[in-house]
Amino acid sequence: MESGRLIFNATGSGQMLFLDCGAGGGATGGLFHRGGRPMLGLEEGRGVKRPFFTSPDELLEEEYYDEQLPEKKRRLTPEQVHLLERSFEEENKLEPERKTELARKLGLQPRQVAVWFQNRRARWKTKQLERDFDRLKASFDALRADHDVLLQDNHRLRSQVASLTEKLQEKDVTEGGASGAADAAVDVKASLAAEDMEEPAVAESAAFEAQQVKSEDRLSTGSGGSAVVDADALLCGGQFAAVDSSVESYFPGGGEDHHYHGCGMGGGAMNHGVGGGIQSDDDGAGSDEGCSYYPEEDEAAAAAAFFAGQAHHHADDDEDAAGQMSWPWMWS
DNA sequence: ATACATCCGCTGCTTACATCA
DNA sequence: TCTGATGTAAGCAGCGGATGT
Repeated sequence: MESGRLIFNATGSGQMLFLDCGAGGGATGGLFHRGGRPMLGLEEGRGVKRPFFTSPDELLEEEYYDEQLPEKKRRLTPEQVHLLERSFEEENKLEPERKTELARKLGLQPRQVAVWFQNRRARWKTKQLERDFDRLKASFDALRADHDVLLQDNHRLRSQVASLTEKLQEKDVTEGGASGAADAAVDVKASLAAEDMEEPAVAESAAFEAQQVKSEDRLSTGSGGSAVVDADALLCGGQFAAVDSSVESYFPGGGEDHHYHGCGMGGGAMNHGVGGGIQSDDDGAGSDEGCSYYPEEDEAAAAAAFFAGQAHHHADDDEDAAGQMSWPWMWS
């Protein structure tokens, strides 16, 4: 609560009455919305209009704080924002001493500095989530494309097997006898071996398919299996290594505090459990560009879990829907 | 040592104002 | 000039940690 001002719920519906008891002489009042902004400013009658911002010297006069009235919101000047941004880059947390010092330098109230830092952290977090999402989406798209290629390989190889099997049967009918069949089997094996030599991806494809079958089995059984495809399956072929593990990310993990490297967000743990909390290490410098909010060690798993949800969603029509992947907001 | 109350700062959400296309 | 979108300052509730009793 700001000093010298009493605010109370006057209507019971979120509107608040304020009564300014400042030293400037004479209480003033007004009607607030829930948000605290004045709806009916009665202070106009005072006849004295002060600028919302003033010089640091003026702010050092303690009584000035008390005289502050709920004026219209004013934007911070570019210079003030610049200094606040620089300070934020150095350290995104605000110790009381630093807050006071910044307020003095900027000609703001300490409360304004604190609010600016709170809002700035929230903006940073939002941007970080957007960046993380874009990055994960790109990784997923790449993985999906690789998957499609493997499916095509799989289809091609299946048709080859069918063709060779047909040949084998023809040969068996034509020549008759066990020895002929054995020779034909050798031919098929040789053909497949030659194919393997040409395209090493075949073995990989087979492994992928096996994994896929495993996953689908588990998805279809319900009991005992995870509701999502496990990370191993998604990580097949090291695809998710493509999720740049060198970049920070925002996924909260397991309720633990995590570090967010290289974000220019100096140390100091958030003491709030909700939303994970921002914590940084000491090597941070510069802007928060390219940084993420979730810890390296959790990122691949988080990405896997996130997109596994989609894999699960599409497990039934996986092949038919190849190339038509949708996103969670499309599932409804 | 433990329980409780209080203070303080934080996050998340929200609102109203400022600005711009 | 009006309007809708967007960004921002600041309010509130609720939570958790620190501190005093």
